[in-house]
Amino acid sequence: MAPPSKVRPRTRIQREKQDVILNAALDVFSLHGFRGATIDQIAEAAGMSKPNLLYYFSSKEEIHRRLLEDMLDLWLDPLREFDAAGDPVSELRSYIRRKLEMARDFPRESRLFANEMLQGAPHAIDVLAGELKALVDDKAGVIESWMREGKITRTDPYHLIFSIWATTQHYADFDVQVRAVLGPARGGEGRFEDAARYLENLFMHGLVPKG
Amino acid sequence: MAPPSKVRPRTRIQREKQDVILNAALDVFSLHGFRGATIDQIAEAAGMSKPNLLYYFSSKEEIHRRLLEDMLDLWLDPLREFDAAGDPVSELRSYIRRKLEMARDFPRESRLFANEMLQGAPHAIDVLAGELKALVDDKAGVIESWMREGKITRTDPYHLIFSIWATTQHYADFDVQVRAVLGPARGGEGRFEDAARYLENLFMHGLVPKG
DNA sequence: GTCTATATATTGATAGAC
DNA sequence: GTCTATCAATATATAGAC
Repeated sequence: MAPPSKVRPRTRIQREKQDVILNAALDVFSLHGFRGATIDQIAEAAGMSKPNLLYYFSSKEEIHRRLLEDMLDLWLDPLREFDAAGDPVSELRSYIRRKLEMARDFPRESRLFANEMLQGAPHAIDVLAGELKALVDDKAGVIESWMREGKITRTDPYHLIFSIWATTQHYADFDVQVRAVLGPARGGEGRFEDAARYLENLFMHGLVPKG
Repeated sequence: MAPPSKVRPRTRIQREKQDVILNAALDVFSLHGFRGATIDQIAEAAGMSKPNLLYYFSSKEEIHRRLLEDMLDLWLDPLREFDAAGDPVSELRSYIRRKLEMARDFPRESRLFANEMLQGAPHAIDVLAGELKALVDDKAGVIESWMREGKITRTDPYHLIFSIWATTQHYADFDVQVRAVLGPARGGEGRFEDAARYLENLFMHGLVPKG
């Protein structure tokens, strides 16, 4: 049988094995970064031997590249859903909520992204300067048109978007710090609802016309 | 002469050499993380051989621990300066400005901290749950008393502080993304002034009573 | 498809000459 | 104090039996 490594999986079994590996790799890469992660760790987390893992993926870098691609696609979804035809305030509110839900439900993906950014985005710089910039330019234009129409208060749409990214992703990337500071009393699962309430309030105060 | 490694530097020369090493190490650690950094890279950046570097520091970990200690101390300074006796709005405004200046002037320290957080703060968890939590509890108490006195609008002081951290540090940690999205036109040095204007506006809108 | 054994390269750290 | 040479430990990836 032809080796599936470096090739698209053809059977259900092959696909499932690759998913197990990718899931284990996401655990390890998101916690230790690319260099800090070892194939041994990933293989153990995936419940298989190192050579067996390398039967499904030809190299450590291939696994990482695959994870990064999948993650970038997932990461841009909330911004893509941002609807120019919708109500400005509720669109922005929904965007903030979706981004915070992403931080809650996909913290590993968030950390993988953060790791890539901290290193200067060696693998993702093209996506940032290409697809992401185009998408943000588009949505920033939408926000600006809302401001011109007086539907929301004037502000900088780019830094507004940056601030939404920063505040929401903070709850995934700096989770240890958040929980350490909040302590056992407020650092439990409820912290995301508290954050949602706070952030909605923070951003809406500055956007809803007439205070 | 007694080996200075593992010991406090006694001469001016020794101190200067250690500073050169620490500066080079900060470059490398902040960009590649602990595991991703190599002593070879640090030695080359410091302009000396690997064994020579290890004459001044006994191990890679010792250098990293030293950098982390110095950084944590620097990082808490703006929060320590936060003055309970000052005017609430101008104190918060100053805090935001100082934190953003830190991101601008010490981006490597910010990234070193972010790297540590992403990995679950293996070396800093005690500081987070101890000194940092105590400091934040104290300042959150100050903010709460201002709210009780009606000097600023009611909100969650902890998530307010998290949001200030997140938004300001974003400009250091995600600098590649910020510049890629803003493009050459707005991604130059002026981006920090734009961010300062935006963030001041964002946080003040929700805090100044009567909108 | 999965395993053991291993080749090859990198890296943290030390030995010892000068 | 600084260097060259090198040890020992890891880690990526492959060979080849089953």
